[in-house]
Formats: sequence, C-alpha cells, structure tokens
Amino acid sequence: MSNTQLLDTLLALSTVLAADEERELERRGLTRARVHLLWVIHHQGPRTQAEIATALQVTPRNVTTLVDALEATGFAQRTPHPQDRRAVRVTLTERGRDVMARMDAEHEEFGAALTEGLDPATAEATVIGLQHVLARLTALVAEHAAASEAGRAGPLENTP
Amino acid sequence: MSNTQLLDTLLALSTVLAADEERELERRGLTRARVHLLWVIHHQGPRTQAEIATALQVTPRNVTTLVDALEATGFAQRTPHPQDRRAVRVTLTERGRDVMARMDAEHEEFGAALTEGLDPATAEATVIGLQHVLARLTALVAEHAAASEAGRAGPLENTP
DNA sequence: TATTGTTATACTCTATAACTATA
DNA sequence: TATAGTTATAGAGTATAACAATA
Repeated sequence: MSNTQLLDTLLALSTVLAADEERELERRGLTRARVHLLWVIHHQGPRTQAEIATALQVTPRNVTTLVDALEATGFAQRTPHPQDRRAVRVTLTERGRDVMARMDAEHEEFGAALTEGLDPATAEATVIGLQHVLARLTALVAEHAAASEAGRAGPLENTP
Repeated sequence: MSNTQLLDTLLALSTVLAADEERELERRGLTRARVHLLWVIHHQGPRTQAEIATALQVTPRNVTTLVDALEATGFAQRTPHPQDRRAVRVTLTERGRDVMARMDAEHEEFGAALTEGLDPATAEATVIGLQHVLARLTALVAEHAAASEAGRAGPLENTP
C-alpha cells in the first residue's frame, strides 16, 4: 500500500460528498452555511445569535447576514428573547423544521446506501480504521496549529 | 453498527482535513482555489486559461481572477501562447514550483502519519472499504444528479 | 462564425471596526 | 462597563452577460 493511498481515497470521498451536498442544497434553495445554522437550531433548540456565532465559529456579524437570508427565504425567524431585550432568539419556521426533518431522513438513507454490498467484516474494519485515522488526524492538526502559532504570514496581498 | 456511523466518521474527517488544509494554505499566502489551479499546472504542465477553466469546472471569468491573484503574489505567470495569439499560457514561477514541491512532500508525510499505529490488516481493510464506499457514492451521486435534472429550484431569493 | 480572455455586475461567505440599545 | 446585534467596509470565490481580438 502506498503512503498516500488512504489519504487520497479520503480526499476523493470528501470531494464527491461535498459536491453532492452542494447540489442537494441548491435544489432546496439553501447553502452550506445556512444549513449549518439551521442544523444547530434543529438539534439544540432555539438559540440567540451570539450563541449561534459561537457554535458556528463565526463572527456575530456573519450570523446577522445568515439569519437575514433565512428569514427572507422563510426557513427561520427572529423572535424576541423573553428575558433579555438586547437579544433575539432564532427559531425554525415550519418550512425550516420540514426541511431539516427531510435532511435527517436522507442522511440515514444515504448512510445505509453507502455500505450496501460491502461485507460486514470489512465494513466494521473500515469504521475502526477510520476512527483511528480521525484520532491521528486530530492529534496532527493540533500539533500543526501549535507549531504555526509562532511564524504566521500576514494577510494575502493581491488583486490591488 | 448504526446506519450512519461510517458516514458520520467520513464527514468528521472531511471537516478536520479541510480545516487543516485551510490553515496550511493561509500560512503560505494561498487559498484553496488558487492551489487547485497551481496543482493542475504542476501536474499537467502549462495550460491555457480555457483549459484550466475546464479542469477546475469553473467559468473562464473566474480563472482570470485567480490567475490575476497568482501573478500578483508571484506564484504563476502569463506567457503568450506560441501558436494562438488569442490565448495565454499559465506557467508556474520558481516560487510556484517550490511551493507545490513542498506540498507534494507534505502530502506524502501526512499520508504516512495518518496510518501510524494502525495494524496493517486493518489499514488494508480500511482502504478496501473506502474504495467500495467511493464507488457506491459515485454511483449514488450520478443517480441524484440525473433525478434532479428535471425538477430544480430557481436561484436563491434573499438579501434583497 | 466560433473561441479566448476581459470588463461589468452581482451574490454568497467571511472578517474587522464602529455604533446603538440594553444589561 | 460589558454584551447583543447592527451598519459600514472589504476581500475572496463564484456566476452571467456583453465585448474585443483572433481563429
């Protein structure tokens, strides 16, 4: 087995998964960032924009834009926060709940379809192997991040 | 094994891989789209912008912007096409070649590091399982794409 | 007439900084 | 004084449409 055979396969899988996801989202009038936001609310319940910003690891300003778009397209809505008058709570509309329920169901189907025709022993070993790889990867990434804390480049200089 | 355990692990891996890649690129003053372009030239030789657009599955207009940026940051350059005076050929500068060579080397290292500590039998089975999944996935995506050819939504309507 | 690349315009995601209204 | 969310501005990737130069 070559050094990078596993990594290459993973990268190919990522690419195909991402492309498929993108197409599915577009079909529904959604984008990846917006679905991520809906997903947080769907699985954690109504949240303030500040909480959403933390969950998405994104600036509060960004959440404003995303919620604007989701409100305009009818997937989510702002409601006043019962205790704190500064804050708004973002909730799903019925349309939002529907689409998330459908996506959950598709996720299940898709997961099952992926391993169809694969013998159970190999499937099991694949999961074990992947979990090992995920652990290794997480460790490596932490190392990288620590190492690059010191010497980092400035912002990109281009398109003057 | 749950229906989605493998898919969930794959998605987690994709996320971590993407985040790591993004950080590495930023450190070098590059972006994913620009590296993709450099990669095409590095592995296929100098190409015209039209050829690059096809390879990246992106519009020619987009390639103009990317090449502008890569020229401004010194990774690539436009040279006249020897036969066709309409076309330009995009080639790597020394800086571009250097950075791509270094990325290739890191890719190798990274691939080896991922499976460190994993017993060879499981590693082998993981690759076999993944290749099966990739084949299934490609088939599913083709089905999806065909199915959604008919009923597709219009462009997103929001942020008026 | 068809192709190559560009200018013009627009949409989406993202970020920082400054500001308002509330705690 | 600190926090929640907004306006203002900017950079990056992407798209379509119209246009120049060249095949």
